Amino acid sequence: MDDSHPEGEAEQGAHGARRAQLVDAAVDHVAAHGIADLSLRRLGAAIGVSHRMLIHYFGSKEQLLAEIVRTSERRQRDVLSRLRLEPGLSPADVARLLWRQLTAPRLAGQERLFFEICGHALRGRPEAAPVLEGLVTDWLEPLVAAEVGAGADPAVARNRARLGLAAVRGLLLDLLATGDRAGVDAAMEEFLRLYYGSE
Amino acid sequence: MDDSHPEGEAEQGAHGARRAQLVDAAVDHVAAHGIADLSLRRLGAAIGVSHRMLIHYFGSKEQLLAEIVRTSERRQRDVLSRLRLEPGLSPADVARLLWRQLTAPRLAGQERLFFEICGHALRGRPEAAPVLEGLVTDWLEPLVAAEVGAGADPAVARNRARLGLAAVRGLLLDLLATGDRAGVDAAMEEFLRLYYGSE
DNA sequence: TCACGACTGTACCAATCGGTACATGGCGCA
DNA sequence: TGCGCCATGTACCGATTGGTACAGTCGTGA
Repeated sequence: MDDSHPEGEAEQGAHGARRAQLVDAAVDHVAAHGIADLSLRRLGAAIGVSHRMLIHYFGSKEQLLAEIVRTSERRQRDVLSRLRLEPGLSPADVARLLWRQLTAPRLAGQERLFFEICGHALRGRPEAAPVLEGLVTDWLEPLVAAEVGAGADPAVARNRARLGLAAVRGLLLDLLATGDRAGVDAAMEEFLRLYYGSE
Repeated sequence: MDDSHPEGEAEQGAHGARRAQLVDAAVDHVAAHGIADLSLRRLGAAIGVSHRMLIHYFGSKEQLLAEIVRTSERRQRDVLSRLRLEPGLSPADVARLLWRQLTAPRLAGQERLFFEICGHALRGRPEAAPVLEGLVTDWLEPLVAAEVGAGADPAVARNRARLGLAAVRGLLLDLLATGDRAGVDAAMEEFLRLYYGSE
């Protein structure tokens, strides 16, 4: 036996730092090349370590995958939290801003990874399954809060938020599949008109 | 060398029949167990043939996968074509009918497979890539036709159709992830109200 | 009856996989 | 200096993979 790591949850010292650096590189690689046929050897070769080291730092492939999924989820959420909300913006403007952030070409790999992980999670793959929990609810809360804050009925607000989330994801899948940015943007504008009134 | 098959595209005789039967069983199995970690041996054991036979009838795993994807696509489209459209139905009623068909529990495996295949296709997997071509356009045509037939401006109809398709897919993903049928149905009703007017 | 072609199973191959054992090298500390 | 700990690499293991070679079975037509 080898590789004993008595550390608990708390990341600490050089070990945790190297671990974080590896998982970051791993997410980059996975966002670019997919997670389906990932092998420890190829990943290691791509990010400059031996597959032995990946086992060393993460225990097993499955734990590494779980870490990758978690980090990818966190990155996705960061897109929302990095929104600069200047005062005086209408809800439609905020939505437009978020949409432009989500569809930035730089994030295409990450969004593809999102749908890929969804596919695995829907099959019950244990490393991706936790995603299902927050896939909807985690995003619903801020959206519902925004709607209610604007004076909407809470019950209706929940339905509207759920619909908005679904439309964004559906159009995002459309964009990734077709690459027709103009067409998808036009559909999004149509949605905003229906959603926020015919401004 | 073995297994020479001079037949062209046309399926014929017992060979084509057995082939079709095998691919049908394969799609059933894949809809139930996923396509990601499919192996010829396990698939063969599940549907009662040796993996040798699968290679014999399909040439390679990739060609079998391509056939599975094609058949799954065809089944998906059949859902739409089997819609019984009685006269006197409002567009919203037709949409509701289609939604209820798509979300029938019996089709859950097939819908999960749809998202799984999307994930693979977005990564450029050759057996799934052709899906991307028709993922949007194939569904847009009938929807646009319906909208225009109802007297809408063609340009606007295209945007509306694209939006409707996206909303359906986003809510379908929501339903598969959360299983919250009541919540998703309510969001769909909200969408129909926005889409077809506040009837 | 015999030969031939289609169908199918068994045994096998090289490649690749995740994971492990062991050796090596560098660092801090006594 | 020498001891021990951590990090890293190399070599290996058993399992599984897609694919192939070969042999056997069966029906059919001459």
